[in-house]
Amino acid sequence: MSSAKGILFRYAAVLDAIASSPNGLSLTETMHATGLPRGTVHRLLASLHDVGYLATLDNRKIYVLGPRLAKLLHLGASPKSVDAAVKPLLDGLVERLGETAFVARLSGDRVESLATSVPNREGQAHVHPGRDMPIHAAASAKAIFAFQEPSLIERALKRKRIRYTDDTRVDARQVRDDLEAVRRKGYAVCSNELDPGVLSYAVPVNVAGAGVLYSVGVVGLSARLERYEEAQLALELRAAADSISARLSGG
Amino acid sequence: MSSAKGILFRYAAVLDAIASSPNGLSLTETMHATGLPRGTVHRLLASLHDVGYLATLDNRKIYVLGPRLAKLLHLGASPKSVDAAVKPLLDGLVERLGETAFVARLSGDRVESLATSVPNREGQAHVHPGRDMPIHAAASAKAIFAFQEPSLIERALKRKRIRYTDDTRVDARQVRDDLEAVRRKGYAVCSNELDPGVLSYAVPVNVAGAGVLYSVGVVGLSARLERYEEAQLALELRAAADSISARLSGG
DNA sequence: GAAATAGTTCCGCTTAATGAAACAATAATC
DNA sequence: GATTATTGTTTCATTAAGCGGAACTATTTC
Repeated sequence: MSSAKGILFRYAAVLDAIASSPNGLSLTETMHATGLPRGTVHRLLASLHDVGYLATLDNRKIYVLGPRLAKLLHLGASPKSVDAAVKPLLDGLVERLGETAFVARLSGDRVESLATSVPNREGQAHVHPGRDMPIHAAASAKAIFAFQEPSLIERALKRKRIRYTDDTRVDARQVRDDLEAVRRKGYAVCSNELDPGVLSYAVPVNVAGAGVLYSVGVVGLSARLERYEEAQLALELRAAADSISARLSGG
Repeated sequence: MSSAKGILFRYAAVLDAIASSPNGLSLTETMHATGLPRGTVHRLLASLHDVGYLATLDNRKIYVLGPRLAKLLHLGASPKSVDAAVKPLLDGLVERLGETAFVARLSGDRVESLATSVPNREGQAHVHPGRDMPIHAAASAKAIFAFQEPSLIERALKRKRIRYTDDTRVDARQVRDDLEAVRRKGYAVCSNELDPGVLSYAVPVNVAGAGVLYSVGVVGLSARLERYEEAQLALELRAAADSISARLSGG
């Protein structure tokens, strides 16, 4: 109504109108909801659609909130809330596998551990929440980076890569190969690359239309984790990932 | 980079940059992240802050995603994902109270039931997910509307109000009085107003900086639900509401 | 307290938003 | 299936607003 300041207020008004109508709005409905003239609404909707803040339902002219907004909020969400949302699932994994389970999230051009669940027999976790997971030596990071834009991967590769153990693969080409392998297999493995004697698996978590923003995995002493078949672990983790995806998106 | 289309692309770029930096960005950091000139970034940040899409951390000049974005997503989120997030909590309530528990959400100028959990001895729920909860005869709706802008309340009151039972209060003034009572007490009660012989309680759920968007409550046959003290139920529900709030926001 | 860095304001230039109106495409009605 | 009503798209002269370099102020650093 009182459209005094900038264009953003109009965009925001349109987004508000559409957000509060779960079934979407047509151009004319948006027009009535906002009180803006026809031509204007048409242009605003088109722009919002172009940047991905709106999507069209089916292929009709009905507009709903777009995937890019969801992505914004996932990336911006506080670790606490994500932790709360995935904790029960991680606990389930721990119970079934008897190993530490974790969820990591993409954060700019880094990946950080967000939540972990530790078997109670164990004193210390190998993955503390908040820890920065390096692209070249952490399954959690590989599972995420493998499905990012090449430009983002390259930005991540710009950073110094520490040789944590003798098995750490620091060469950029090797890392790119690893990511390719992850894409092919659908999950990532890190053996003795970050912490000595530690093995870890991770699978990507796809969020609605926003792509891969999280990963979920397990980590533990190689000697113990090796008792599982890779395929079996991958299956377990994939199920967990789907569940997380459903919980965080709107499956 | 390739800023060809409209201003929205720039706004979106700024939001992206800030979203992917969980600790927020200063003006100059945003400048570097987006490649935009100083004066421009200053203006963009100011506009985004004005509409509520950005907030300043503490009172420094560090920008993070603002509450209005969260509100957008909560209103736009699919019922499914919310259902998944609150289901365990509702189950807990059902277990403790032995009565049907539900969560409702504001949706435009209506309130709709989103998720329910039913005690297994019971065949049918009184509140089916998706059901439209009328402002004048449902505790779930009153708990939410009581804390909305007056203009929204008036819009909701524009709609026809059906007299479901002899106890249904259809007069607009009565409804406004009811809402005032809810604000005072902090919870809403509906006795025999929507479904005959049915009693229900609901408390508002506050989301981060976005206000009251949900309510959580219980519903059951008056004869049975009356065994509880109002104060006790209110306490139980309040605890549940706080828990939901924490789960959905980032408390 | 000097120097460097970060944030704000100014202002002429330019571009893009504006919205009424004409036009096109659907949907509704007879 | 022809007519009417409704909804979506395009156009265009007018106008407002975004633009960003540069000057300026506040803050931090040394």
